[in-house]
Amino acid sequence: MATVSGHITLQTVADRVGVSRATVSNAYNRPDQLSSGLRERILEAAAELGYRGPDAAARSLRTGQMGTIGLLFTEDLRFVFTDPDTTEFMRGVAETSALAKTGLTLLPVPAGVDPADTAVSTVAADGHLVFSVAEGHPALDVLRSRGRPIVVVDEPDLGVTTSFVGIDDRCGARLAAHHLITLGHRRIGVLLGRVGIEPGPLTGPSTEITVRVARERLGGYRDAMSEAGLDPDDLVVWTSDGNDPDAGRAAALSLLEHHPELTGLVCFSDQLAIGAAQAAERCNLTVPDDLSIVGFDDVPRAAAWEPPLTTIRQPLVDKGRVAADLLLELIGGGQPRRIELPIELVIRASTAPPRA
Amino acid sequence: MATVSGHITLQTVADRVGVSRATVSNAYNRPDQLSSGLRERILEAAAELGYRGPDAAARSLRTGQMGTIGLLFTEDLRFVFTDPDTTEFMRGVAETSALAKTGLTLLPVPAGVDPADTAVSTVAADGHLVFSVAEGHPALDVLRSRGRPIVVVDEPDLGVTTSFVGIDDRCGARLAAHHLITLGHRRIGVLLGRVGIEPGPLTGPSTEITVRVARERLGGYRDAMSEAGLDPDDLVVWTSDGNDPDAGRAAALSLLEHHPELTGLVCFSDQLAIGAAQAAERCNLTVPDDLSIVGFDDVPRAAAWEPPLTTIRQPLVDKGRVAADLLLELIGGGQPRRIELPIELVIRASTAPPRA
DNA sequence: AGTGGTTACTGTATCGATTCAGAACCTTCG
DNA sequence: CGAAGGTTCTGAATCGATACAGTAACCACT
Repeated sequence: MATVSGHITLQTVADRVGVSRATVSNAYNRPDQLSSGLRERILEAAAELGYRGPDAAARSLRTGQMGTIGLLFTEDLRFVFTDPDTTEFMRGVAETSALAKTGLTLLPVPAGVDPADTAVSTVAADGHLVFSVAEGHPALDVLRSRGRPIVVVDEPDLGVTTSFVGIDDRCGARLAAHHLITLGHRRIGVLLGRVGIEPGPLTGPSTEITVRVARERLGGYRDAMSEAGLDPDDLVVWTSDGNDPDAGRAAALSLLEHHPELTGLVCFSDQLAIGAAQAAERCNLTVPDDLSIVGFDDVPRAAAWEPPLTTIRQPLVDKGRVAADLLLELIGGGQPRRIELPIELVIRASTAPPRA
Repeated sequence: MATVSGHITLQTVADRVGVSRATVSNAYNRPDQLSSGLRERILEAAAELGYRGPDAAARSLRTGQMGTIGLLFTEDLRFVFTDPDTTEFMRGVAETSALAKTGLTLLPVPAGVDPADTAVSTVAADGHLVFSVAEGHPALDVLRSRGRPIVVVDEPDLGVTTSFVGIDDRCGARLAAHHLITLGHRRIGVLLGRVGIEPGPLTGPSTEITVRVARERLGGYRDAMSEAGLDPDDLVVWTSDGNDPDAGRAAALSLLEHHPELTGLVCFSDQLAIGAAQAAERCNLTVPDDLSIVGFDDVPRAAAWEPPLTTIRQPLVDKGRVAADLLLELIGGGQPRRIELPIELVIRASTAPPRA
């Protein structure tokens, strides 16, 4: 009544070998707890019986460990695997999680879908990574209610109960604008990504922007103007409908059409900068002679672009690694912490002094 | 002795409200099994007590459902999130799995790492997707030993116990080569991806290739030659070190240098074709006048490339959707099946008759 | 009043493993 | 020879929820 059919469990194997269930468990999880001879006999019997190893769910229940970390995305799925910023980040996360022998569960919450109807609310994970989710997104509440450790990347600010990894976005933006100003540019445009409001010219106050990173960066661009004794309100701010080059090109086209006087453009990302470069070409503007462009991120494509993009480098792969490390730390019982990664202005060929 | 500290479980809530544990469970999982008044009272009490909802591990143990599907990758992590073929496929998988409310767990097995030291051997999943894994990879044995449903994408052939989705690679390749031959090309090169052997000219017999898809496609290219009354051995076959444009460019450079007589090139993927186009430019060859290039896949970039790439379209997103559907079917107790997706020759501007 | 049919809830067996305090046995040493 | 110390293995409690058969109450209808 044990070597019977159906499900083969630890007990089945134990009965077959004539040892206790605990010993079989040890054979799998603590080889040092039994003689190697017995261990071999057990493993052999298990193989004969077709035992598939300890059941994952039962183990999780008993140990309280799922062996998996969740990754919350609210962007359209299309971007998760398309956006180079995201994929770079993912690489870092995947590397670390592979090293730690944990699985990595994707938790996409498409726009307009109730997070409660999503894997977010049910999936088993030891902790979660929140990647660049806009403030106040409903999935955040669902996630927090699950009571597991959380690490936030970039945004939103979830307070001291969660760990955080990001960069000094304001400083990065300031560096970018400062670079243009130093080159002599005075008529500067700003191309932001999706910020939670209508794409096009930004008319209202910047506090309307629900994306913290965008708010910070805009603040940084303005800081640079003020510091140079210029009026921050002279910045022409346009927002795009996404973070891909196509959206960037569309927004930049509209921007350049309305403001042909601009000689410099700071962009929210390299993706948008590439789109802007395409738009410039379409307008018969040469980069950098007619228009200087600064990106953000320093994705691989930035260096490969023609002309190579001046940009603000942020360590995206490291961001992923650090985020995963922070989460593993929390899962292990550590305290939440905040980490700010270094950034750097990388000067390439897409910027030059304005034409005299 | 129930409303006590520590862990709050179904029982805690049940005691507080004065109902049985089963009723609380129903409040969460079968709202139709109790009056809405009671249900509300239960949910309220749960909120008060800070109950986080049914424990995922316990539920999994009881129901036997993990609510998650695993995705096995053996490619370098770098490619998982970078290669457009892969990301397109992932989009399809993610869409379907989101619809089915299942999580999606990535199981990367980096080269040189013992799969047994990986999440593959422990993670809880209802079934697994195997994406383009080379035949005989050790992770496959680990995965099979777990005894859960498996769906194989593209390769390897794991027999009738698993479902399979792929395309007729041989036919696709034949179409590509046939197109060039019809245009009048006679000196044709083949640029394969990583095939398990040294990059560079392929000298040995094609049976040395451990990647089934590459073997099939090479067979298809040769078929087209034979059918046209040409000698398949006239094909100049080169292999590259990866599936990115850079690897393609390097391989194509070497190929064109050794074989300047070529007028047409069929490539294993659009990624490689793009690399080959760059190589052609470097060699001062105009595409398609000096060199016709055919890709494979029809990723978005193929149409956007200058000149737009002639290629063999395969429905990558659908592949992901179908793979996930097949897996859900197996998990639901269905029988394994094989599905072959349609392919199509897409003629664009990268091919033309050879210069007279 | 009796019958049959719903609705609303309860009791309990069960999922499959891990863990830890000890039992049993074997060495070793004073 | 007996105590101390090490190994090797066992027994039983436990993790938290679900599912199913069953009870109780209530309603409607002849």
